[in-house]
Amino acid sequence: MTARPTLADVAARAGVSASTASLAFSGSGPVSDATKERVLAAAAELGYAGPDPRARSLRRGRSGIVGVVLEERVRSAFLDPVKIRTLDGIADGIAPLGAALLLLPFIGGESEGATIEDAPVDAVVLIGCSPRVGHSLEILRRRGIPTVAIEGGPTGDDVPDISIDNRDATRRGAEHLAELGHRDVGVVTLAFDAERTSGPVDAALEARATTQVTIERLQGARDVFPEAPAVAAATSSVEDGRLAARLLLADASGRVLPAERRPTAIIAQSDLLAAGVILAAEELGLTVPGELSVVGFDGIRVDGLRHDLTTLDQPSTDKGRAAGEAVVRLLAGEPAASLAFTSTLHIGDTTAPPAR
Amino acid sequence: MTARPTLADVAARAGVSASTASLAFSGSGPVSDATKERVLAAAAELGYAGPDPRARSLRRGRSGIVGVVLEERVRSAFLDPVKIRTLDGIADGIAPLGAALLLLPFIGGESEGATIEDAPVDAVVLIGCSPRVGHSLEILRRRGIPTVAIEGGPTGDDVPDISIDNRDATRRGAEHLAELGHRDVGVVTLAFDAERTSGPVDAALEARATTQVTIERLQGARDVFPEAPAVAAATSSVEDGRLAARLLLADASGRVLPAERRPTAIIAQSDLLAAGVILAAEELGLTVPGELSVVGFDGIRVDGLRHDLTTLDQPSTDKGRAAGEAVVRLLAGEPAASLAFTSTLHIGDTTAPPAR
DNA sequence: CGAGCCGCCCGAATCGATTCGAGCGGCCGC
DNA sequence: GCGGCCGCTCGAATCGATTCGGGCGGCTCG
Repeated sequence: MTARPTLADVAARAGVSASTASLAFSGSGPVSDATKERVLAAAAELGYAGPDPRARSLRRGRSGIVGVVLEERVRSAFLDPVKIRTLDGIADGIAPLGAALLLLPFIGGESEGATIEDAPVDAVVLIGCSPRVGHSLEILRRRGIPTVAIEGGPTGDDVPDISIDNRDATRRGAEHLAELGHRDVGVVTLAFDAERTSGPVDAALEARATTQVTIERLQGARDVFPEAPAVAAATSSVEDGRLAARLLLADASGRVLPAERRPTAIIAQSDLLAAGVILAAEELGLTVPGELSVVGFDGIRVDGLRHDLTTLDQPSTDKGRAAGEAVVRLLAGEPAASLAFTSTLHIGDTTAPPAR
Repeated sequence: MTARPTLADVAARAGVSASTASLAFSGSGPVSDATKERVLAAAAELGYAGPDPRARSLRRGRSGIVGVVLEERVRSAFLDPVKIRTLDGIADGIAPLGAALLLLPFIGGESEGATIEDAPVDAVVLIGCSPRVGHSLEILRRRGIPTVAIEGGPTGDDVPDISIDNRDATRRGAEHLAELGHRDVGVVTLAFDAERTSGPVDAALEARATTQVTIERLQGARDVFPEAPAVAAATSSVEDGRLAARLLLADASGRVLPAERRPTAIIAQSDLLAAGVILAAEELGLTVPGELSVVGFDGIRVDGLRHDLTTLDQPSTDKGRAAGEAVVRLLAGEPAASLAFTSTLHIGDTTAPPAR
C-alpha cells in the first residue's frame, strides 16, 4: 500500500477498463453517469489524487507551464523592481492560459536540475538586458519551444521581441541635461558582455558588446554628448553604481577630483545605478543636484533613496503583459509581432543647471 | 521532418540501440568512448536537443521543480515585499537541488492549467498568512508530495512549519505603546478566513477564523490591551489598511471621531496596512505620531511612505531559506523539523506618547 | 421482424526515455 | 588451449495516462 494508486488501480476497483476510467475523469468522452459515479467512488476509496501530471503531459505534449528565464540568479532578480514589474505583467498576460510560471535560473551554472535546456515548458519568455540571450535563443530554437523576448536585441523573425525606445529615451534625458547647460557628462552603463566586465568603457569593450540595451542607451547619450566617458557596472545595483561613479568622480586613491576634471552630470542606465551614483557623490561631499546632476532609467522608486530621481519612466508592466499575450498567441498557432513601447522623461529633483 | 527527432531516431542513425543511446547521453553507464562519440555526432546531425523532460520525469519520477504556492493572485504576491523576500530565501535554500521554482496560482480559481492539484512538482512550499492552507495541505498530502509550510499554522507532523513569534512579537509592540502611556488602542488585522471578510471583528468572526497568523498577532495585542477593538482588512495592502483605519477613526459619514472616542494608537498586522493607517490618519487631519501612534509588522520599507515606521522586524529571507533547506532534507528522505524565528522591535518615528 | 443506428465501453497502441538483466565477444590467466 | 571474467551493448519491461478504432447490445424505424 505504499505505492500511490494509479488510474489502472482505480479502473480495476470500479470494474471498468483504464480507458473508461480516464474518460470518466477528463469528463469529455461518452460515459454513462452510473459508470462515472462508480469510477469516482473507487477513486475516493483508494485515495487516488487524480492523473499524474507527468504522464499526462508526456501524452498530451503540453505541460501547462510557461518558463521565464531571468538570466541571472533568481534571488538578484527578485531584488530588481523592474524585473518584478515585468513578471507581474507576464503573469497577467498569460492569465487566459491558466498556466503557471516557472522561474528558470540563468544557464551556465552547475545546476543539476531544471534549466532552459531541460525544463518541461510549453513556451518561454526571456527577460533580457542580458548578454546571454543569444545562447538561450539557440537552445530554445533547437528544442522547438515558442519563445518571446523582452529587450532581447535582434532575435530573428520567429521570436517576437518586446522592447522600448532605449536610444531615443536616453537621448531625451541627455537633451534635458544639455538644455540645463551641462557639457561634461559621464555615463554609468549596464553590463556589456557575458563576463559582466566592469570599469572604464573603451573601444575594445564596445566592440565585443553583446547586450543590445546597454549599447542603445549609450548611443542615445552619445547622440548628445559624443565624448562622454562611460564606466560599466557589473550588475544593476546600487552598490555597483556607487563603484562605477567613483571612477568618474574620484582619483585612484579615492579623493574627489577637482571640479574641472569631473563631470557635472551623470547619466545612469538604471535607477538602481543612479541611486548608487547619488550615494557615491554624497560620500565624496558633492551635493545633488547642486554639484552633480543625475539621470536614471526605469521609473521605479528606489528603496531608501531620499530624492525624486529624474529618470526615464518605462512601462515595465505593460512590456510584461505584451510578452504574455504574445506567448498566448504563439501557442494558439497565430503569429505574434515584435512591439516597442516608449518611455517618458520624468523630471525630479536630481537635475539642475551646473555650478560652473 | 516536421516532427522533432527522438532518442530512438538518434540511436537508429548512430547504429545503436535506444538503450545505449540513452546511456551515452546520461553519461553514467558503461559505454565505450567511440560509441558515445558516434551517438553524440548523430544527435548533432539530427538537431536532437536532448531527452524530452516530460518523458524523463515520468520515468524518473522526479521533475526537478519545486512549487511555491502563493495562495493568491501571482501579481499581488509580487507587490508584497515580504513575499518577495521569502521567495528570495527559498531560491537560496533549494540552490543545492538546482531545481527551478514554479509559481503556483492560488487555487479555487477557474484556472485551466497547472495548480496545486495538478502540477509536476517534487515538493511544495506553502507561503502562508493565508486562510487556504488547510485545503492545500489536504490536496498535497493526498498526492504524497513533500511539503513545507511558512506560517501555515497547525500542519501536522509530516509538514514542517517555518514561523515566527507572532504573538510574543506583537505583545512587545503593544507593551511599547503601553509604556508610552497609551490605553485606547485599536488593531487592524489581516484576513481571518477564506472569504477575506473585512470590517469590525466580532466574536463570530474570531470563532470561525482559519488564519493562524492573524489570530496569534491579535492575541499578542490583546495580551496587553484586552479590550482593543479590531478591524479586519481584506488583503495586506495600503488601500485596505486605509479603509480599515477609517472604521476606527471616523464615523459612518466619514467625519473624524472626537478624540475621546477614537484610539490614540493603532497596531497594524503588516507594514503595508500600517502605511494605510497613516494615510487614513493624515486624510482625516490627524498627525502621526502626535495624535495617532502606529505600529506595523514586517520590517519592510514601504514604497512612498515618508515615515520611519515603528514595526516588528521579521527575518523574511531567513524564513524562506529555512523552508528551502527543509525541502532539500525532505527530498533526501531525512526528517525536517518545524522552526520558529524571532522578530525584533524597531522603534521609528511613528510612535510617541498620547496627546491626552 | 429485421436492419440500422446509436450509445457506451474495451483493447491496444502511443508518448519518449530509463533501467535492469541477459548475452556476446574478447582477453587473460592457468 | 580452454574456462572464466570483464566490458560493452541490446531487448524488453516500465513509468501512467490518453486516444482512436472497433465491437457489442439495445432501441428505433421501416
